[in-house]
Parts: sequence; structure tokens; C-alpha cells
Amino acid sequence: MLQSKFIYKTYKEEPSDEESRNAKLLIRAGFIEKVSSGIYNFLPLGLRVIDKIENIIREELNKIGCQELLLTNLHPKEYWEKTGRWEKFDVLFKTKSQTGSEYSLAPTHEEIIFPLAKKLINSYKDLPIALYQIHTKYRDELRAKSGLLRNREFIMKDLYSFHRNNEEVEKFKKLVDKTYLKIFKRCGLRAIETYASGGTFSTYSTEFQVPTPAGEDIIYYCKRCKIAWNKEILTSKNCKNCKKELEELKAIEVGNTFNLGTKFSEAFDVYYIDRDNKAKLVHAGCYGIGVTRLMGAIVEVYNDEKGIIWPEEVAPFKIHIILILGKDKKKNEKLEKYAKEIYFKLLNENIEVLFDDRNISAGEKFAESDLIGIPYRIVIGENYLKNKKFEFKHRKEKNYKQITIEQLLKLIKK
RNA sequence: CGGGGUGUGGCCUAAUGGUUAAGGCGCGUGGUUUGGGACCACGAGAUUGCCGGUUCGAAUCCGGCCACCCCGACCA
Repeated sequence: MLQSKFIYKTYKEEPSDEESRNAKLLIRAGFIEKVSSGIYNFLPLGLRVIDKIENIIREELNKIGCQELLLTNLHPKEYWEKTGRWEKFDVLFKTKSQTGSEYSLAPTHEEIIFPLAKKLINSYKDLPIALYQIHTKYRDELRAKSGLLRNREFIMKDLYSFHRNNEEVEKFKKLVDKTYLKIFKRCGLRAIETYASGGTFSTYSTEFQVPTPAGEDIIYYCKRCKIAWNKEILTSKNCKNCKKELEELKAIEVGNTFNLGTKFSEAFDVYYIDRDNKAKLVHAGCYGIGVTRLMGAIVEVYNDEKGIIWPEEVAPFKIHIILILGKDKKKNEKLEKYAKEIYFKLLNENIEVLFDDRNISAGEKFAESDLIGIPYRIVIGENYLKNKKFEFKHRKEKNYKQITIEQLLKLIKK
């Protein structure tokens, strides 16, 4: 991508109507734009990060046999009345059609996927089934807050699994838990498996908590066992397994996994015929990852005074090429030619590159580059003409190396 | 929903109740620059969140409403 053609806009000053680090940086750097409280637009730069996160999730879930689908976000009232949640779900957005039909905007999708599962499941031979989607969710929060961490509209990955019995749900849930840790690790985050309450429809849940002072949850972490308990269910300040004293941490919940039991199967009559020819209730689990919240959490964890520092796998681009021209026109022409060659070589290797080809001051290029936070930066200046070497450095490092394009390709491919 | 705070060009800010609302960023034109958000000149851009009130006169004072931020409550 040529930066001169790339549509985005950065700001030198922080927005006055945001307090959280993630919102300030993402807005300043041109990833998102605020429309209203808890409502944001994702600009081309921001969408690239969303796509990266979503694809990591897809890869890992597909590996364990999950299949993707897309469920509607307009939920007829009757579906939500069946579970009693039309009245009970306090953050439900409700809307009415011209003819008076009532709908909710999807805050979660159990009410839609269980009726679907009923159609898909007849026999024990149809089970297990694991379906997921990555889609927008709506929640009428009384207080949206903290940039991308608590929104009224947000993107979520929600997975639902259907099984013959509780043991199979538990077994699958453990597999999802393990997969979640992989997903968060690939996103650059250390997520802690945390025991938590099950809310109104499950006995317990597992939360995936990313420790950061910006978090709104408080968890108690055991360094030895590498697990934690949410404050809401804490019974002792010592680990239940090893008795070690627990550490209190602030954290952001980026994912969760629930064993739903048969609660929704009962509400929607989801049965299967078992080997013994008897109809039995389907056991289910549900598993969420807040995609946009995850993006906010990554920024909260990875930033410095100059801007964002994206972990490699979720960065909008991998390499930022900065071309610095001098006074000599002939030299400049050569430099431009070489820079383009390097740019195309990297593109040929399927490396995502942002090439700052704009005719602006070097200082502005550097400042903006630091703000956007692309992991690797190469600077092509007059020195390149002498030894065919450019400067190469990681966003988080201060010092650069002088290397050739061949050396760069070796380094990057690893 | 309870408490606190804030609303001024696209963004960030300034302005004892007193001319025509000031500056910086950004934007346009011309020129000079080019290794850490450069400089000069000229220019465009505002019903000071909205409605009402007080006053000879309101961005400024008063009332109501709205929006945003923060704390709390809530958070399948």
C-alpha cells in the first residue's frame, strides 16, 4: 500500500472526549472514529487489524472442527419470549417494524441458534456439532466506556456446541479453553484462565482475562498454577490447588466459555434420538471472544508515549518503508527507484507493506510511523546509495541495523 | 439509573457581562525547506450543543433539555 493513496487521518492532539488509552491512540492514529458513546466506525487501518484477529480465530477454531456460519441480527420477539429473556435481558435493544412486529437487535444468539440446531439435529449420529460466527452484537449499555472495551455495538465471535451428554460438553469446553489460549497468544496477549460465575443460565464459566491496569475486572491469580478466580466467586485468598497466596490483578475479559447444560434445549425442545431409540435433551456449550474488545485490550497492553506497538500477527502491516529524500534531485530519483524496487520485492513475498512515499518532512513520517505502530520499519535515505543498505528496526527498539534487502528477507521469513 | 465533570471552525485550546469570538493544528494557493510532527506570505472555514430567561449588551449569569467523559450500580 502506498501511503500517499491510503485513506486515513492522524491527529497530533488527543481527542478531548476520550480518557482511555486505547481510544486516544486508536483515534489519533486513524484506526477508528467515534460516532457516539460506545459506537465507533472502523477505518481501513482499523479494519485490517480486525481482519487479522478474526482470521486467527477462524484458523484455530477450524482446526478443532468448528464450522462458520452467519446468523441474523434481527431477532423476532417470540424467540426471546420463549426463554423469558425479552423482559429479563436488561441491555436488550428492542425495535419495531412498520407493521408492528417486534424484534431485538442481537446481543447474543442462543435464541436463534437453538431453533436452528433443532432442525439440524435428529439422531445421536448428528452430534457433536460446533458452529460459530463472527458478527456484530448490540447491547443497550447504560454506560458504555473505555474506548473499545465496553461498547453498545461490537464484534464478537460466538461459538455454540451441541453434544449428547454433559461429559462431552466438558471435554469440548476444555478443548476450546486450550484453543482460546492459543488464539490470545497469537494476538500477543497473555490471557489467564479464570473461574467465574455462570450468570443466570450456567453454573460456572471460564473467563479469559488479560492483566492490565485498564481492566474493569478484578481477579486473583495463582502464579504456580497459572489460573485465577474472579473476585465475584472468590472464597479464599489462597489457591485451592496449591494453597499459594493469590495475587490481585486488574484485567480485561476478552473471552469466556460456558457449559449451558440443557437449559436452552429445554426452552426450544432440542432433542436427539439416542442409540436406545429414546429422545434425549441435547447438551450445549457457548463460547465467546470479543473481537473489538480484544483490539482495545491489545492497545492497552502494547503502547508507549509515541503510540501503538502492534504485536506482529495482528498488525495492520508488517513493514513500514520510510523514504527520506535529500537536496540532490538526481540522487532523489535514484532513491525513489530503489525504494520502489524494495517495496515490490516485499510485495512479491506476500509481505504486507506500507510505503511512505509522501513528500513531507522526515520528522512527520517518523512521528506518524511510531503512532501507527507497524512492527518493523525500514528507512531508505541517502546512505542507501553508498552501500545498498537501509536502516531496519523494530518499533519497540531504539537502535537500528544497516542491512540489505536480501538480509531483510531472511530475517522476516523466519 | 445515582453522583461528579465538560460542551467554542474538522481537531486542540483562549477569551472581567462590553466593538467584528482569538490562537495553534489541519486545509487551499505561492515560495523556501527536507533524518524526528519545518518555515514565510496570503486565504477559506463559527448561528460558541439546543431552547428559553435576565440585561442597553451573553461564549460568559440563571432555568430546562441534549450530548460526551469519569466514579458507582448493572454486566448472558
